[in-house]
Amino acid sequence: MLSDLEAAALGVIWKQGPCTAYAVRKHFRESPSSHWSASAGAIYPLIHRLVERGYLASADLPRGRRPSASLQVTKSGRAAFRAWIGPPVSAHVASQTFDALRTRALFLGVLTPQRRERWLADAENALREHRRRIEESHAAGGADEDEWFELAYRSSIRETRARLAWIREARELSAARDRG
Amino acid sequence: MLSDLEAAALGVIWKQGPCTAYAVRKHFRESPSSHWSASAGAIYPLIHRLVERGYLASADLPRGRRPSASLQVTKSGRAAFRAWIGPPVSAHVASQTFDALRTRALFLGVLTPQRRERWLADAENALREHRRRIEESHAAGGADEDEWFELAYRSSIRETRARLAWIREARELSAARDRG
DNA sequence: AGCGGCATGTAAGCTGTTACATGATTCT
DNA sequence: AGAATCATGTAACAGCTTACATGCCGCT
Repeated sequence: MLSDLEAAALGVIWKQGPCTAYAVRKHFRESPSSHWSASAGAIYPLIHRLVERGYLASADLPRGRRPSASLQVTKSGRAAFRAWIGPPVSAHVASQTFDALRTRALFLGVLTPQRRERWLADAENALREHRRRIEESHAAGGADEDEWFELAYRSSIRETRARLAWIREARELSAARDRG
Repeated sequence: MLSDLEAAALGVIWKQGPCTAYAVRKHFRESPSSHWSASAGAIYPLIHRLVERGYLASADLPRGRRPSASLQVTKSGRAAFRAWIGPPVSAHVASQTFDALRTRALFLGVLTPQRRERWLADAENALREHRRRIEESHAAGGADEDEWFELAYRSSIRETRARLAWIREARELSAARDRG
C-alpha cells in the first residue's frame, strides 16, 4: 500500500520519465498545488523504500565517487500506482482537505475586535498574493504542462477564489458583529 | 511554539470552558471542518505535554481509581495561543492547503479513458455526498454553535462547492479529450 | 584555487498511527 | 449480572522535520 507522498513520487517519475531523486524534490517544491515540503530527509529515504520494494528501477549515473541514479517506474510500480489511484473514490478521500486559515478562523473569537479585523485584512491580502502567484505560474507554465497538471492548477485557483470569497464574508460578519 | 493540533486543542478547551481530554477528542472527531483524526494516541500525550508546559491546568476529577481530569487553559496557555493565532497571516499559512482528490487528479493521465471517466463520476458522487453531510450537520448544529465555528462550516461548504465545480470541469475536459 | 550552489544523503528527535489494555458507566 | 460503550491510557512503529555532513560542479 502506497502513502500519498509515495504515490505522488511514483507518479511524477512515471510522467517525467527517468529522472533523479532531486528532480522529484524540485517538482514538489515548485508545484503550487502540492502541499509537500519534500525535504531531503523525506524524499531520499522514500525513494530508497520504493526501490527496495521493486517499484522503482535505479540505474547508476556516472558522477564521480558520489552515487547518483536515474529512476524509472517498474511494471510492479505501475501496478501499485494504479492500485492507489484506481479504486472508487472513498468518502475518506473525498472529505480529506486541510486549510490552515480555517483552522485559525475557528478561534477568532478570542481576539479583540481590532485584532480580529487586522487578522482578517492580513489574511485577505495574503490570499490575494497567493492567488496572484498561482495564476502567474499557471500562465508561465503554458504549453509544456501536462493536461492533468494544468487541471490541478485550476483546482488551486478555484480553491483560492473560494477562500477569498469566504474571507470577505468573514470580514462582513466581523464588522456587523462590532456594529451590533 | 504550538503546533496546529496543540493550538486547536487549547482553543477548544478555552472556548468550551473546563472539560476533559475526551471532550476534546470528541470535538475533533465530530467536526467536519477539522481534518484531525484525533486518535487517542495523539490526544492524550498532547494534553499531557500542554499540562507539563503549563498551558493547561489539570484538576483531578473523582472517578474511581482511574484518574480523570478537568482541563482549563492557564494564563500562559492563553498567551501561547495568542502567539499562535495572532501574528500577521504569513504566506505559508495562506497557502497551506491540502486536497486528496487534487493529489490524485494530477495523475489521471495514467488511467484509460474509461477508468478515468469512472473515477471522475465516483469523485463527483462522493463529493455530493460529502456536501450533503456537511450541510446537514450545519443545519443541525444551529443556534448552539459558536459564531466562528459556524463560519468554519461556511468555509467547508464553499470549499466543497468549488471542488464540485472543478470536478465537473474535469469531466468535461476528459470527455472532450476522448472525442477529439 | 576558492566559493557558492547543486545534489545526495544521514542522525536525532518529535509527532502521529494502529492496536491493544483496562477501568468506569450505562443499558437490558 | 453481563454486554456494550465511554474514557484513559500505553507500546510499537512509521514517517516527517531539522540540522548537519559531504561530495560535485561552475564561475570568477
